[in-house]
Amino acid sequence: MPIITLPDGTQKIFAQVVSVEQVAKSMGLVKAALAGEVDGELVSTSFLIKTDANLTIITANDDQGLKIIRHSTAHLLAQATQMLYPDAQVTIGPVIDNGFYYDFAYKNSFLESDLIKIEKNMHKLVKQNLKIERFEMSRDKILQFFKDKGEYYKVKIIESIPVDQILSLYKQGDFIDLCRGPHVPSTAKLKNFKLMKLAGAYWRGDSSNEMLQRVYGTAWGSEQDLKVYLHKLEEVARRDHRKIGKTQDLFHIQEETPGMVFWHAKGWILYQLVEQYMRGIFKNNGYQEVHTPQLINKSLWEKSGHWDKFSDAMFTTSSGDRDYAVKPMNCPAHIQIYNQGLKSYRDLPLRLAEFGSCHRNEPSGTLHGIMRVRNFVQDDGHIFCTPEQIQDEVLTFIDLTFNVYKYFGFEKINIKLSTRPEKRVGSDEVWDKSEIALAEALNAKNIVWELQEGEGAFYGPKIEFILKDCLDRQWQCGTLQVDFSMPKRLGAQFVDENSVKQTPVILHRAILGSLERFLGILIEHYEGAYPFWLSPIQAVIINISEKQENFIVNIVKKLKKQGLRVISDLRNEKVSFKIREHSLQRYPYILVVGDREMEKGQVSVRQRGGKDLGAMSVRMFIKKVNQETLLKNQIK
RNA sequence: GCCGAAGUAGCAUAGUUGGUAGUGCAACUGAUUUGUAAUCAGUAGGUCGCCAGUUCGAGUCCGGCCUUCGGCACCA
Repeated sequence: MPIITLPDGTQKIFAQVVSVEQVAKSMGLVKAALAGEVDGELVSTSFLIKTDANLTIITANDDQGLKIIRHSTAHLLAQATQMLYPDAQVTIGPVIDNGFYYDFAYKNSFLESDLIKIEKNMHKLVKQNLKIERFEMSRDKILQFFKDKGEYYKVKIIESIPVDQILSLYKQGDFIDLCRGPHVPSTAKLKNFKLMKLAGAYWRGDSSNEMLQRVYGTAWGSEQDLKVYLHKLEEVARRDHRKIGKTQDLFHIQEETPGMVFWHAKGWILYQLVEQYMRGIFKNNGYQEVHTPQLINKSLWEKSGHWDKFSDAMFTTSSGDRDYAVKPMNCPAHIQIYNQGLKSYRDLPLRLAEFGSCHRNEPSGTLHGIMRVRNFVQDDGHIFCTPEQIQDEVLTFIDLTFNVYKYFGFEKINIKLSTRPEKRVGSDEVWDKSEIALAEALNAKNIVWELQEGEGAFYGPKIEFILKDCLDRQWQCGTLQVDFSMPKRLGAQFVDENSVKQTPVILHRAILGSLERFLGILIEHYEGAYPFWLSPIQAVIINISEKQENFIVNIVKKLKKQGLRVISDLRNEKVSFKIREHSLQRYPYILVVGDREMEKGQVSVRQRGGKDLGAMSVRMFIKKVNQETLLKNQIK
């Protein structure tokens, strides 16, 4: 006589063993039920409840329900694919953000046209309303079953599962797959999906393994949700910084310079505004800006340990019998500055900063617009300090970083703490100390953070600041890394209170990270419609007819004198034509001048988005935009 | 680097089974002097990513390379 307790506390008493499906039926939920959660464990609707239990019926409205839909859709994809291509072996098909994928081992390459066929077949299977049934077999039998079918990847997967774990299988039609489940009760529950793209992916995520073929798909609980998602993808495409970079004439990259940016005049204004702002941040926060050479003899990189680990990714050149590397980072150079002259404990913390241009020969497949490039500039800084000063420096840096992000319009920030990787330098004791220092600083700030075990740099743990843009896409920008080893390797020292030479700790830190990437993020975040203070062009003044030309030339002079970035458009075109063109460029203001305005010494102000602010004197306009800028600066 | 796709005028694109490259916007010239998201007419602009090959003939077919795009792996 199982008594079933539902989430709202109501209880249902059944005379005998009952399935989740039957309980759902008794609640009128049988159509919506995708799975159940019995005493905290997810199960299929066919699961039999034998004793008293807490039960939640999982539907498409739950997060878990959505995940189950996606997981089951991955199975449906595998089934549909194997029907069409019996030689394709199935491997894994997990749920990911917004959807799922399935990896196949198949001798031929799938084509876009295959994707269409597979998707059609999936819809056919949905119509057939195939029951999805769970069953168990002994490990040996399952192994034999997959061996007989020639599913060698499944065999490998089974062999890697601990022996004490019960293995379950799921069957839909003729298709049987090894799976923990749970799954939806029938293929008819899967309707709102779309196969998205084909890609290669290494077996078990290891580049030394063979490459499988991955099919990505998206799946949702309702047709509406699917539509919303596809619409969001379109929005992402509209925001693409590569596209906006072209239409707004900001930058370009060409065949002769893969991964290296040609900044055009307007883009360079944007870039400079960001750099100058960060220069001010350095100045006001105890950093000294320095500048170091591009080419540094290979021997220094050997000493620092970078040559060993990253020589493949370094650009090199030689002259006479000297071998140089183009610097891939600034820190060894900053240590050289530190090492000039004997340092006292009184000099610490010493903070050096540089907008250093670095080159890294990133693998060709990684390049992406200006987001991932081979030549980049970081708002890079190195803090030389004592172990006791770490905590304070970290706390200050965290505050500073959040303020800077806020200034640029980012409020949602994820924090990750990456700890010691397998390949590393330094003793465990030192790693313990630095990991704890970072964790304690984060906790002291009441910051919610995520642990990334084994993801730290080879010389120390790091905090990563990940920005969430207006579409909730994530971008790693800021970083703070504790380094106990490089100072030692490169001979950095200071004299302590007892006249004993000690090795300082270095904190590697960046707020924006690569300026190139940050600019890309800004462009996409604002969709090219930058806030007033950041707009390469803040206003364009247009005339109605030739008569106002001189008047406008004078206004432009006046506004430029005030430090505003304005242009005029005196072409012999209709007003509506010019308005359209400049609206598409997303300038903050369009100022229209005709006879009416000229008579009164005014400009008609049209705000971005089409709002008409009416006519006002030039002085009024200046006052208005200055107020906007002032407001912005108060946030700093 | 690996898997797959793509590269045609400044930009966006068409180009069926191989037969000497179209269209729209932009540019230029002229007319028009215009009141808040496209005025009209005309002109010019292309070694179809690069290099080889098959062919009487290649944007189209074969091979190599470069770059870009989507993933994977990588990211000091």
